[in-house]
Amino acid sequence: MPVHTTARERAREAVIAEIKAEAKRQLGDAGAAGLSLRAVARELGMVSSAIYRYFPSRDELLTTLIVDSYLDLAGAAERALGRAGDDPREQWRAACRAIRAWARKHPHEYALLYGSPVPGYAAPQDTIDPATAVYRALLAPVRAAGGRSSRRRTEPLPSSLEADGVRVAAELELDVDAARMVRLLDALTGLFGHLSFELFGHTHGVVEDHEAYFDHRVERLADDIGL
Amino acid sequence: MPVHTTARERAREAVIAEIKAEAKRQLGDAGAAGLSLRAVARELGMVSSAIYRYFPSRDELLTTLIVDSYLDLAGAAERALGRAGDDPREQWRAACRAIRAWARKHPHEYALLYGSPVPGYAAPQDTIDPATAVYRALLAPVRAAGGRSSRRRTEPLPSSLEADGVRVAAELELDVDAARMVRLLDALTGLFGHLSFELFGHTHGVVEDHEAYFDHRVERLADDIGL
DNA sequence: TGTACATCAGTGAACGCGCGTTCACTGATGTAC
DNA sequence: TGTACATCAGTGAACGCGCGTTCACTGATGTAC
Repeated sequence: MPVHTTARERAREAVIAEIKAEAKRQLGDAGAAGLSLRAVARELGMVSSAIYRYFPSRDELLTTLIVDSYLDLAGAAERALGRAGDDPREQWRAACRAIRAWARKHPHEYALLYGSPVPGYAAPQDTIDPATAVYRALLAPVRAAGGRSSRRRTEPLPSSLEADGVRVAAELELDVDAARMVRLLDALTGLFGHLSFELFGHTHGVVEDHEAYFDHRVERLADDIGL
Repeated sequence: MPVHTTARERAREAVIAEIKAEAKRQLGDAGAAGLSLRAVARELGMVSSAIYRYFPSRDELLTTLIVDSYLDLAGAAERALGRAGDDPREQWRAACRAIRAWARKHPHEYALLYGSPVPGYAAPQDTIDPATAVYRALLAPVRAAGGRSSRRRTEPLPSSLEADGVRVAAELELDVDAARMVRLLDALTGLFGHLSFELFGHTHGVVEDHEAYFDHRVERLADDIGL
């Protein structure tokens, strides 16, 4: 049982990386539903069956791409947070802008994560933690703000929603009450809704200056979540 | 040039309706990207080439489905408005709930309209008006509210965003200033972002009572747009 | 250090299936006289 | 009312292409003695 890295292992890692990179590139050609192992192999100069040495099936490759993309996105947000200093609101801005920058740079991966579900593909449990990592990064400024964040009047919630809010806050280790947690969720769906509209072309011909609109929205969302 | 409806014409309309219905049904099998004329024909007991008597290409069929679905959705919202009485806030609730009900009843059509763009398919101009009809219906309560709607303090906007807001308000024939128009757009992306998260499974395991959360969100959005 | 053996990446053919679109055709429906 | 002709829905074969996955195989790399 060797602990060192053999040439074969390094070659294997390199090929896996090539397959993932080419597959991501091809997401733009036919979308996630049309992702083709044969096309990936062809482009890499391999025979199609060779892919099976690296991924047992097309669905496994898709899962890997999804997990990879979530982690990449979460990483981009985290790095932005790290550069943003101590002000929670400034951190929020930085995380939001990093997410938009990533989405615009990788629109097909964004669609893979936040667009239509792939028909016939059921995302396995393994994708949940990476997906949550993105939310954790986005909400880190709230954790950083702690007691400093402004406490607004708290509207009463229906009991089922109150329960949901309490549970989610606990899962994300956020010291907020249910009403505030629900507002945080609102901000997340608002942010991704905004980005999806921009990236999927629904604001085409409606908004000209997408950047200005996004920045404005980020401020409004910061207000909403009391940063 | 006959003005009456011949049996042949009626049969033609019926077959077109069958093709559309079957195609919508099949959106769930393989998604919009995988929509197959052959599969539709097969299911209808026709030979695949027969479809070409009705639609000149797969893309034309897709466009028809998109236009149809937008109009169906806008119609659902409009009917809900008609039943909702005079109170603008009540109208807003009714329109939002009608949109959610439609989306949950037709998740694959929802994904077609608001999910990932179909690779290789460019939506033609014909889809713009039907898409706008949905926004018009949703914002009708704002038009109905007119001067009665609460005027909040108006934050200053960057000039490019100000211009966008003014133009969109004019296009939608809404008597609101740019800042308010931007808030209305925020509400739209918030609403559809919320629905996309629910329908695409991102709140799975996060929110239990989706209906309670949606209703709560609709009230918050109504507050945001001053209804 | 050298050799036998195990591991594993990659090959190439095959299975059984799918697709959009074109084209010459048959036969029924509709129109004009 | 009857007949000739035009229109058009639907057929069936074909073109040229794609796909995921399996399997027996070759040959290079790595391991254990």
